[in-house]
Formats: sequence, structure tokens, C-alpha cells
Amino acid sequence: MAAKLDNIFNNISKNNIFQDRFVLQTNHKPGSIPHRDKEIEQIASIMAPCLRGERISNLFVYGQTGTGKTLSVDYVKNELLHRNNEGTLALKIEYLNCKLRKVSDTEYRILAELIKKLGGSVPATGLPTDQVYNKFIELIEKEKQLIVLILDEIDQAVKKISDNFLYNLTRLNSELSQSQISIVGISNDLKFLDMLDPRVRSSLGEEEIVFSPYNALQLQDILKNRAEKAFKAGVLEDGVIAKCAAYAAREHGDARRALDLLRVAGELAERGGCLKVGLKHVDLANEKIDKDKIIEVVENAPKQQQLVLLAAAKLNDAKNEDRVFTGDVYNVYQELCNKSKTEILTQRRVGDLIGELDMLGILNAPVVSNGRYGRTREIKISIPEKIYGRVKEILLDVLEN
DNA sequence: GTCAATTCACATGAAAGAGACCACGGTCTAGTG
DNA sequence: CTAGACCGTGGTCTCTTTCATGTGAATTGACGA
Repeated sequence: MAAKLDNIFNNISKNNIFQDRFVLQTNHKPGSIPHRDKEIEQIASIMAPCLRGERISNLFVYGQTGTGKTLSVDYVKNELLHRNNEGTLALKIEYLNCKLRKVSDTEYRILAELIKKLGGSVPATGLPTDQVYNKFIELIEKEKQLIVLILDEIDQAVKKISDNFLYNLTRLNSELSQSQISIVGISNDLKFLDMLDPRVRSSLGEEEIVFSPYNALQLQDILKNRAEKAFKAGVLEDGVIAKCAAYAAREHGDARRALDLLRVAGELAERGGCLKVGLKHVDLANEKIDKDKIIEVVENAPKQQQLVLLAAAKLNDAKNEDRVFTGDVYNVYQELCNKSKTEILTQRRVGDLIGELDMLGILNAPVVSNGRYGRTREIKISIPEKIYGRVKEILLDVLEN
């Protein structure tokens, strides 16, 4: 055992692969953003008037995940603030990611978070929402200022709440006498604007910018840039970067994914005590990322959801009938609840849980119509063979206690 | 054989309840002068 | 007399239930060739 540990620690302390691992982490902000010059220029020209103290048009930025939206907007934001560093203008640009756990899901919390960012404070709960609005307005009106709110992953927020939250925000200007607000929305969902109320759409989408996905070559470029700083010279074998880029390009050109791949590949190589990062590490990394995601989700899922998944897994194993439907799962689920002395949820709710598992990609549960025999979901497990065992262990563990 | 009506087994929506959490303001209690 | 403990009220949040409505195609049955 001691020898093994020695081995591990030595490998780490030698650290023969990475130079600066942080560069590959997702929260790292690179100094330059390749292949996004045009978009950055657009954003800058739209936001520039705020340097003259004028209200800027509301802006809407679309694009798939990992296409550099957040990064670009953030970059422009910093440039603007930098140019205004003498503080001649009362200009505030606040960034808020609507998807963060603490923020998520409710109008109240988003407002609370905004207030906090603007220097006020608001209790986590317990206040009527309109009072929070008042506080928000009061805070803004305290002095004459220009405020730009950058709302990242705004689609997530609107999906959970309704869009009249956005309506309220856009309308806020009419209630303000001296200050002014602009909104920059960032969304992954291209169809997002269509879902909105027309009134909101017209006022929010005064300007729109679309970020197209990176292609494989651009991804390679980005990776090369970062890899130079992240890895020691010469540890990357030929084709590693190209392969990472290719994998990521397959997934709608997600740069984040590409960087994750590269980082995990590096870590795997390091852990394996290799001196170089090879193609096989990339393959392993690709697998590992998916696996880890699934296992993490399964582990952290609420108990009821785990039981539903276990029920589905049991039916999947039994396989005397090749098609598994919601009703079947519900029956098995009930048995499991009895066994583990858990409260039994209604079928309505279980249906939703199955839907959530489907969204997470753990189940594949499309709605099918069997004509006379009703309409239901046909449920299949979509967990890779290799970790299916692990997942079931986790689930059976849940059943025990 | 053709076509519309029927029917199944849920999906999907909307509304509302339970229980946890929290802020606020009023009241009570103990300590202080 | 005052600061802090305590309590009731009213608000939010999350998860869930209840009630209501929707749905796609296999099946059925009437109809005509």
C-alpha cells in the first residue's frame, strides 16, 4: 500500500505533463478569444453608447453552449469598464448567470442576487416579491446611473419562471426617473425568442447576435492556444489536439467540451504515469467525461427519482417483454417503495420524474402511441454498459437505507 | 375494402396544498441604573 | 428602562397531489362496391 501511495505522490510531485492546468479549466478566462472578432466588434458597437452615458439597446445573444458567448460579452464588459475607470460615468455592468443553483428558478432570487450585486442586501426568502422589486428600484434610483444587466442562460430562468419576469424588467425603465437599465440576454436556445410574449420579444430583442458553432479547425486553433500554456513543451503527441477538436466538433462545436477533453486526457496520462498524452488518452477522456456525468447525476438525484430509475433498470434486466412502459415502471416502483418504506408518489408525478430522467439522458423515454392500447412512454435505459453495474450498485444502496 | 368513430393508457396542464424556511413587528423577560 | 428572547403572521420555495383536458393510432363497426 505504502509503495502504491509513494507511486501516486511521486507522480504528482513530478508533474511531468502540466505546466499550468488552470488554463484548461472552464472558468479560466483567456486573454484573447480567437475566431470571435466579428461578434465582439458587434457587441462592442452596440454597447459603446454607454460610454457616452446613453442607454444602450437591449441585446440578445444566441448560440450553442461553448461557443464563446459568455466569454465575449464578458470581454466587452471589462473593456468598457476599463475605459470608464476614471469613473466619470456612473456606469454599472452586472453579470448574472441565471442557472446557478443559488439563483435558479425564481424571480425572487434573481432579483435578490441582482440587488446583492448592486450593493444592497436582501434576505434569502420571506419578503413579498413586489417589495423586493421596490427595493431594487430604490437601489437603482439612489443615484443617477446607467445599468446594464447581463443575464446569462436566460432561457433557463424563463423556462422555470414565466416570461413576465422579463416583461417587468424591460418595463422597469418607465418607472425610473433618472437611472436607466439595459438588458443583455444570453441564451443557448435558438428558439427561445419565439417562446416569449411578443411584447417582451420586441423590447428585449432590439439587437440580436448569433454565435455560430466553432468548426473543427477553429477548435484546433483554440486548443493550440491554450495547450501551449497548459502543457509542458512536447508532451502532446501528434493528433491529440485534432482529435479533441474532432470529438467536440461532433457535439455542435462546443469549445468547453474540447477543453475538458484535453484536460482530462492530460490528467489521465499523468495519473497513468505516462510522459506523453496520446490519442488513447483522448478516447479514455471522452468516455470518462460521459461516465462521470452520469454517475454524478445518479448519485445526487433525489431518492424518489433514484427509485424510479431502479424500477426501470429492473424491468430492463428482466426483459421478458422487450418493451417497457410507464405503467410497468410504476408498478415496480411501488414495490420498491414498499420495500424501502418510502412514500409512494402518484403516477402523475412519476411520469414527470421519468421525463426528467429522459432529459438528463439517463433514460430514453419517447412518447409512443400503441393505438388502441393507449399512449405512453416507451422506456429504455441509456447508460453505457461499462458503468451500468456501478449505477445499479448506487441505486441498490439507496434501497437499503 | 374504406372511412369515421371509438377507445385506451397514459401525457400534459393548471391549480392548489403541505411543510420547510425566513423576515418582520410586537410582546415578554431579565438585567441594568 | 432597554436589549435580547420569543412568538405569531405572512410571505416564498419545493415537491407533490388533485382535477381536467389532450392525444395518436389500432380497433371497431357501419357502409358501399
